[in-house]
Amino acid sequence: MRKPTSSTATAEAAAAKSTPCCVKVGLKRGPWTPEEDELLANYIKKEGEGRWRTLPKKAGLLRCGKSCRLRWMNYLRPSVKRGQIAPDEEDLILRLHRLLGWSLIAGRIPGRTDNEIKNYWNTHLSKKLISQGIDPRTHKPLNPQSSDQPKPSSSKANHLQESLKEPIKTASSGLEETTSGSTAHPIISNKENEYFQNNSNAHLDDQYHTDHFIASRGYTSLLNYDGSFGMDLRGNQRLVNGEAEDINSGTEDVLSFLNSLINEEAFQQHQIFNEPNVNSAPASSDPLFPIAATAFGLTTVWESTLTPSALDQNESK
DNA sequence: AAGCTTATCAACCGCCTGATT
DNA sequence: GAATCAGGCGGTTGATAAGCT
Repeated sequence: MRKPTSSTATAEAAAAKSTPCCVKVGLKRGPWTPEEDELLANYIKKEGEGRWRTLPKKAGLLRCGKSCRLRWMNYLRPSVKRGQIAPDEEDLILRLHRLLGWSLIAGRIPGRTDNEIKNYWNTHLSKKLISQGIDPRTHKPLNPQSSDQPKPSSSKANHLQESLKEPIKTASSGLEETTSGSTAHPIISNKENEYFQNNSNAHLDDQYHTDHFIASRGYTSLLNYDGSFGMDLRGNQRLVNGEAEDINSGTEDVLSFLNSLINEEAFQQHQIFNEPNVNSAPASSDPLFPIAATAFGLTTVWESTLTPSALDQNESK
């Protein structure tokens, strides 16, 4: 437990280290008051987000910029959605947890903040997984010997376990299922659509194209998996041995890759590669997610919230 | 009713990267 | 190229509400 600190003591300690922001003695800390919220919200309404360091002074707040940003991002932003996490959202969090950082997961669940996802994971989902005998960090059984044990009686618990164990379909079958007749994908290019449509098995035979497709769209670190999370928004790579491997070295198929998102052994066998000039893609234009989401069977969330048309609708609300 | 335990989540921290000067 | 700024991340804490004895 963190020992209780007074604001001045903390501020002095921080000042000694001379980190920018939050170093001024006399800045307020702790819970925000409605008055402070109003000051911040009004200022951002007028002046817009950004310039967090100078914002508190201009807005008349005795807070550091970081604190203002956090309050805005996690609480005051109009797009922030409050309330119960829906089953679809929970499902998505569970599946993306192995793959992405909190902010990227949050970016795929409209209205949810990284902090909220993180809290929900720590307080609900990790416990559920543990109660299911699944290691929340690795998504592997905590006790492999117990895998033959009868399944829990709760239907929700069953859903959870099945959700994690369910084999992943091929990307193409996922697309068919999702777009009700049309396999055209709304985000990936026509050429890519054509590739997936006309070569339903081609990508299974050609790891290079699969990897290259993913890499070219900023997914290097999906394949730099180190046992925890794949990457963060900045595209940080967490290489297992601190080294990237040749993009051409992969030999497995895409199905194996997608399955490996859930299956630890398969994932670890997957070749790591890297390519220059490949950076993280913005969450909103993430090309792999819809493929993965549909392959995972997460069509409801995808169709209702993340397609361009749904996003347009949400925007206009 | 009082005291204790547990759960929840807002807020903070240290650190990092990319952009700018 | 170095220094600084701005923004963002994951991990963690602590206040408090809710539940239990």
